[in-house]
Amino acid sequence: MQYADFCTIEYPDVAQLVPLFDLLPDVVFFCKDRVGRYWVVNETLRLRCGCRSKQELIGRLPEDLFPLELGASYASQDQQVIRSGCALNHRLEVHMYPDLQMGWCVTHKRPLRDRNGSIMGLIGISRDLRSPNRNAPTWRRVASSIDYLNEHFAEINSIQQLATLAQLSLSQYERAIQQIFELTPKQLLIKTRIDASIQLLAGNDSIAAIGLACGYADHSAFSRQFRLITGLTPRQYRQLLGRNA
DNA sequence: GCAGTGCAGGCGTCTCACAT
DNA sequence: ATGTGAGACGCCTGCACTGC
Repeated sequence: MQYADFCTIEYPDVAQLVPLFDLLPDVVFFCKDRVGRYWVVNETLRLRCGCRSKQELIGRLPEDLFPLELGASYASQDQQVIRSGCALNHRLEVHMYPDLQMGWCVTHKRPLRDRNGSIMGLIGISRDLRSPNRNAPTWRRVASSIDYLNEHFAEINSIQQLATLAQLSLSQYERAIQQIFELTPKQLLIKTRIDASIQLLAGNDSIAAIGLACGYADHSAFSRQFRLITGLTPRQYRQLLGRNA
């Protein structure tokens, strides 16, 4: 099949949405075919991949664009959506672009179907995490617990602990955190831990020691979490840093 | 020895509906 | 706006195993 043939699919004509997504600098928008090749991208993705035109991205696989194992990881996630036909929603991730610029985002991917219901690829968006909404009415009440979280992320055993600090019920606390960070409390804790581990991986500590320092029970728990969030194992990430130092 | 992965069980978290 | 409860889901843990 010629690639151009694939782009003539009548329904849904997602390409018409691109001009709208081009206006959102904090949103990456893309569609991929069954193989995982980009066939629609927005301006934000083009910029972050350092391409001069969108055409440079079209027809290419993640492996062609992103650093080594990272591209393979994105491709594997795509294939999971395409094969299972199940959407991937509200996935907290760290994205790394070809220049190794990193950013936290929340990703949603859905299988894309034609008129007959057959899966023809996937459609996805990744929205950058915004700064916490300090104007939210609940900010004052949770601020102290966030300070505590930032300093003691390795010692926190439950979200209830943070809710108690904020003098809120668990329900109130979960809603407040959602309102302020657009994340669940658990996602916020994971983000804090992974951020810290990313800093530590630039040093020479063992991966097991970093896992423990960031609040994980053992190296395997840390390794799994890290890979889930970043797409790389801690060692792969460290090697990537080393190659680009 | 270190690091990554697979698996199973248990438990915490999240979401939703509903009541107050 | 807040609290509560149920059910589903996903994460964590511990262990074993493998590869480097």
